[in-house]
Amino acid sequence: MRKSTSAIIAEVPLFNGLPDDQLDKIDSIAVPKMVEKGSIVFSDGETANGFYVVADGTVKIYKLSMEGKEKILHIFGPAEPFGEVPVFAGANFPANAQAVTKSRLLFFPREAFVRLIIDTPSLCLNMLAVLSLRLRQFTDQIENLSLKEVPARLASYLLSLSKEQGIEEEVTLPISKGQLAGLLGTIPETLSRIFARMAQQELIVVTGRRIRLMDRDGIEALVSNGKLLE
Amino acid sequence: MRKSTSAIIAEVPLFNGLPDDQLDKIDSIAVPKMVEKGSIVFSDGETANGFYVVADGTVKIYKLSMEGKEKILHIFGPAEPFGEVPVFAGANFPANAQAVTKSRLLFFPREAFVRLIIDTPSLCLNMLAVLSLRLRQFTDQIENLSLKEVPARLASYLLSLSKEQGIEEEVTLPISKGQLAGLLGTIPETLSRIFARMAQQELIVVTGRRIRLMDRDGIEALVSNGKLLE
DNA sequence: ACCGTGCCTTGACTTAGATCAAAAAAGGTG
DNA sequence: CACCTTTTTTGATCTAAGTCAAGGCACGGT
Repeated sequence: MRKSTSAIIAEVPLFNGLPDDQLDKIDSIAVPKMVEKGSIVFSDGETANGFYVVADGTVKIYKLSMEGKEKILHIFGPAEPFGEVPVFAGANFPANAQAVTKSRLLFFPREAFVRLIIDTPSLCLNMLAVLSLRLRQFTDQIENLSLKEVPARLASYLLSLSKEQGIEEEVTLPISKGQLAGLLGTIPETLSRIFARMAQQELIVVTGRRIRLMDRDGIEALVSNGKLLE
Repeated sequence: MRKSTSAIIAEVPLFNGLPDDQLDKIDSIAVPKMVEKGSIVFSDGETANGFYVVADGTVKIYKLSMEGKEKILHIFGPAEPFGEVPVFAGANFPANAQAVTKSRLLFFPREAFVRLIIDTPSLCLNMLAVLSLRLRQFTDQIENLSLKEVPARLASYLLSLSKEQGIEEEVTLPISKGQLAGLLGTIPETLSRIFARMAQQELIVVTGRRIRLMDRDGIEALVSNGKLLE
């Protein structure tokens, strides 16, 4: 049974703590939109006139190099907003967005949303919190990309997944390994080799998208010292 | 002649368009702070109870690797705010801040500032714009780090400097070449070699911190196709 | 002018990871 | 279940950039 628009809105952290009448207003400006797997939600540089919230499904935000290599910036799932940057600064999207699976989105037109924010201080603070959190994540990504090598990035990703999924011993990749390579700033071949090496060192056991964390301490050590034996 | 606190506040883009009485309130919560060259303003992970605005001088925001390598995230000059993230999400600073030169800062205590934001919608929108702009810059940095190689990053930095300084033919590096290496996500040796190659290809002429842009089209081509001949 | 300390450059070498090519698994569909 | 597509793995090779080690340069202080 599919949730109603208003039921989804009530679950979005961005709208947490708002009085019911404000939630109703938000509901009234939301425009539902279904997108098929693989369809482009928006493209880098395109003029934006609003932002989105994922109701169902998964959306990836990414940049493309000249040669077509893909760097994934975010993977967003239910209740997560995306594409908010051009609502507040600049007029165009800073990256591409594509549906990873068939998804239901809510679109919030810029003008109406800004009006709403202006007379809802707590919505404004929520939005500031969302953007601040993103900045934190980006700070980590930049740190990982320029200060750590791929094994450490993968290890740190696995640990964050395990935290997020609330399971100590095993995690399930939410995306394909090819996509994961793009998220970690590398390519599938390299990622595959590193999975193999981590398995050989008995840090993990890989079964498709299931990763069993055999040696949590070892994985943590890998995050900090970065060295993975051959 | 040194500007007064209130004169500085009036020039900060974050406070643009605010009525005078609001500017006075901002002035009243600002705490001036002098820092010597090289002194640490805050450290990664430290609990934050407010953010800063540069009044005079230059401050760098950076991350350190285990081995001591430094990745600079931002270089901030007069009228630019920094350290705002923990005001709105999380409790601690996500990176380090150090004065590059002797600097005068204004400190804004979190609680008082949040109160101010709550009843000043346009201040809130300004802050949203600041954070959104940062996200845009970080998006570019991530793109550069994972999708482009060092020559393209340097070329794109030089072009952005020329735009910022409003001079077509020549730019002046605002930081040492060693620091620039940290900003571009590389090391001084590599940066030095690439400067040499760009000079040899007659794209630029380097004289200390002065870089003369001899072949703007060539530099732009380097940004997009990334290839720099030996 | 001299000398040091920090900054920058150059050279020889090593290495992580990308590229190219192809085989092997895994999945979905009729 | 056989077929076709997509994903993943493996192997061989290449290259951008990091490391290590010296020199050279330049600026500020005595």
